[in-house]
Formats: sequence, structure tokens, C-alpha cells
Amino acid sequence: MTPPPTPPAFRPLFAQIKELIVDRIRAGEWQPGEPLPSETEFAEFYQASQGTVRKAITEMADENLVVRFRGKGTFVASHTRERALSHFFKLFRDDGGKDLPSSRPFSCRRQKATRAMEERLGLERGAGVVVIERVRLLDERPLIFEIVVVPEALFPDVCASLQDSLPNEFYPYYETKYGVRVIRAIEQLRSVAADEREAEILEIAVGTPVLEIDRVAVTYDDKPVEWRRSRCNTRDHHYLSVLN
Amino acid sequence: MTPPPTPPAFRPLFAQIKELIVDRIRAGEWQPGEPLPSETEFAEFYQASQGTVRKAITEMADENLVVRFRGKGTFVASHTRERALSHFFKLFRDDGGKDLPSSRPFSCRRQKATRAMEERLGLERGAGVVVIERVRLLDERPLIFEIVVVPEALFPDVCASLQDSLPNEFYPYYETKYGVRVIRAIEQLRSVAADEREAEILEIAVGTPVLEIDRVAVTYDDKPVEWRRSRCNTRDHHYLSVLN
DNA sequence: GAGTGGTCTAGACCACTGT
DNA sequence: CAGTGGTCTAGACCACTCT
Repeated sequence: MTPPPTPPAFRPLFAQIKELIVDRIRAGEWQPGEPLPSETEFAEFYQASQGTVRKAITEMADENLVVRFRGKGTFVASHTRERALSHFFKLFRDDGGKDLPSSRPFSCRRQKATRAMEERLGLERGAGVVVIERVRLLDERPLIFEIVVVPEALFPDVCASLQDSLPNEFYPYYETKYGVRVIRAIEQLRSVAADEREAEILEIAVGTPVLEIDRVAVTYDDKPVEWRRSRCNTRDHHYLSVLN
Repeated sequence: MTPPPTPPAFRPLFAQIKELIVDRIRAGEWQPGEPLPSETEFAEFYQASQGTVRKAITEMADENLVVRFRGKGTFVASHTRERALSHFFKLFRDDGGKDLPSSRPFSCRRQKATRAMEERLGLERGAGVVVIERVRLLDERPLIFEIVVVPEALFPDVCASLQDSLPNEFYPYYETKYGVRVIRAIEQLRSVAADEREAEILEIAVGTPVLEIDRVAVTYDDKPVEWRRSRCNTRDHHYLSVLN
């Protein structure tokens, strides 16, 4: 007759409402950029007070799932170029200057996932993936060499599509063309030596220290949707991280 | 008769109250670890509702300035070893294992600030600084070589004090011994080649790529209190960064 | 002017901590 | 038990946007 190990698990009403709304966003009830129902509408719908709904939506806004505009409404977050650059691009010039990145595609091919890819992307054995290589330039100089790996199941025919559009930022592209929404990314940083190929591409000497950024991008349920390994020349740039 | 460029600047009541309370914490009215007055006490004091005070304190908690415990009260945040490691130490083992860092002091000396130090620490020309060098070990192996620079004015006789205590984490030490509270740190990461000295200390070959972490730690008014340059061997470790 | 999010209030009840 | 923070409500007013 011992009490249950995990007590009845009281969940605040606002947390439940938040989960319900997030589920509906995930299900695609409102597309990125579209307005959500107003707080009062939600309040009536879920039979709660406006303040409770407000708290639910506030948490969603804190997690960048939605964006609020006073007088206008609340909108499903979208991967604009602005957001991609401010939230998901942490490389800055040492002198504080601002430069716009461009990108040069290298290759795009379909293959079977390696063990490492399966593990990082949470795929089953033998699943297909698409591997994209590209160079990102800042100020017309090659700065980053990237290998991007995505599950083929999520992004069918992405190679063919890339021929047409050649987007600079991938996440807005994933969103509009495939309905895949990246909401968070986990990065592991290391210092490694540039190999021959990277050296040539980045126009540096073989063995030059480069910053490796190993990123897994995930969507709503922390489900991985992209694995990306970047090698960055940090001679005149740095990666910015703020700790609280 | 044009309207003022910056409109009257309406500040919400909760923001004003927050600022007032933060000012009082900064002034030392309550020490780290000590309880603040309750929300209802603050509400009465500032002639506001409990909900408004609550919102002010919630923001302070979000910024890790205070810690709340249900049923107990709200306390000024303190640099426990836990917090130092979880919030200000981002290096982890690749295999996910956990290892406790220890540290070996190297040198501690007083000198005049270089131009770089003046700039990073916001010091006047010719100000005195204390430069501390140390090695941090994980699993008994040297992993990080650090140069720590602090203004002498803030930390008088720190070299002598360090002889006695030799703390592993500096921020709790700054807090208890000097009343200096680090609340945020800004880090710039680069990949560089280990020089002779670093190579010897870290037991690696000269020229091995190491991760440079260039950190400025600040206190309440974003005032710099420490500049730290770490060189990390990332052969079996990585720096973790989460993007939203 | 109607509708949106943002602030503020006053009061209620709950969960938890101390005594 | 009283006191704390945590949740929830109902209602008011403000700042802003759009029509």
C-alpha cells in the first residue's frame, strides 16, 4: 500500500492548453505566418480565462513557436531570412562588421545512411538519406564548408528541387517546400585540422585549425530532421555564445 | 512642433519595480543565498498588486538573478558549484560520460593592463590587473589551459588569497571573498593552433588544433569583471550550444 | 470603432514548507 | 497552523492596428 512512485502528476491548466495548441500547430491547422485565434477565442474554446490562455501562449512565444504583435494578433513562427540569420547563425566577424553570406552548391546525392547518420537522425537501418555539400561565402571569401544530411523520406527529390531554387538558407526552404519546421538545433563544437579537400575549398593550408560545428536540427517532438557538419575558417571570424 | 523622437517612454509598472529591486540587490541589501521579502511584502511596499510584483520577480528568476522555492521564498542567486558547472561550463565528453574537473594553478602576478585588457575589461589607461594562469584537468588529464585577467581594483590581493584556498570554480570565490557577482558571460570561440607552451602543458603536439574560448564575464550593469582566454583540447570533448 | 495583445488589480484556492 | 510561491479567475483599462 505504498503511494504511487510518481504522484498523480498535477498539470497546470495553462500547460495542458499549451500542449493542445502546440499539437494543433504541429498538425498543420495553422501554417507558418498565419494568425492563431485570438486569446479570447481560445479562452472560450478551452473554457478557461483569458489570462490562463495568455500564459500558455507566452511560453510558446518564449520558445519561438509563435510571434506576437500588439494590436494585430499571434502568428505561427516562420523561418524568415532574418530569423535564420539571427537565431541559427552564430558566426560573426571579429571586427564587428556585418557581412551577408552567400552560398555555392557543391554536390547533392542520394545514398544509404551510414551508421553515424542513422544514429544522429534516428533512422532505421538502411534508410535513404540525401547528402548535400556546399560552401558558404562571406564577403565573397569561402568561409564554411558544410555537409548537410537529411532523411530522404522527409525531403523527397530535394536534389532536383535544389537545381531550381538554390536557397541560401535551408530552413525557410524546408518549411515552405516540405512542411518541415526546424524549431531547435543542438550544436557540438570542436577544433580540428583541415584535411586536403577542405583546405582547397576554404583556400587555406592543409592542417590549418578550423572550427567544426556538428549540428542536429530538430522539429516539434525533438525529432531530428537534419544533421549538418560545418568546418569554419575562424581566422577573422568567431562563434558567439552567451551564458546566463 | 514635431513630436519628440523618442515617445514619452511608458514603462510598465512591473518593469520599474523589477529595476528597483535589482538595484537593491546590487547595492547589497540582500546577500546571495539570503531570502528576499515575500511577494506580498513587496506589493505593499511598492503599492502594487501581488501579481505585478510577481511578474517583476518572474523576469528576475528568468535571468537567474534570483531563485524561487515554493513554500519557502525567493532567494538571491548564488554561485554554487552546481550553477558554475551547469551554466558556465559547456565542455562535455563526446561519449556522454561525466567527469569532475579539478584544477592546477600555474602562476599569479600583478601587472599593468595591456591595451587589449583595458578594452575587454573597460579599464582606464594604466590600470592594474591580476593575471592568473592555470590548467584544468578532467579525468586527471590536462584539458584546458586558461589565462584569467581581473581588475586589481576589484580583487585586491587575490594572488595571496589564492595561495590559501585554490578554488576550482572562481565565480563562487569572487562572490564570497570579494562581493563580485558574475551574472552573465559572453564567449567568442575560435579554432587555433597550440603554441609550444600550450602544447607542453596540454601534452599534445605543437600546432594541434585547440578550441579557444574568449570569455568576458559581466556583473549587473553589464560591467566586465573578468576576461578569460581558454585553450581546450577537443580531441575527446566538445563545446555544447543549443539554439532556439 | 472594433479587435488585438499588454498591463494591472483583487481575490480565490492550491501545493508546499516550516513551526 | 501560518506563510510562501503557483495557479486561475473576472474584469478593467491601455497601446496599437486595421478598416
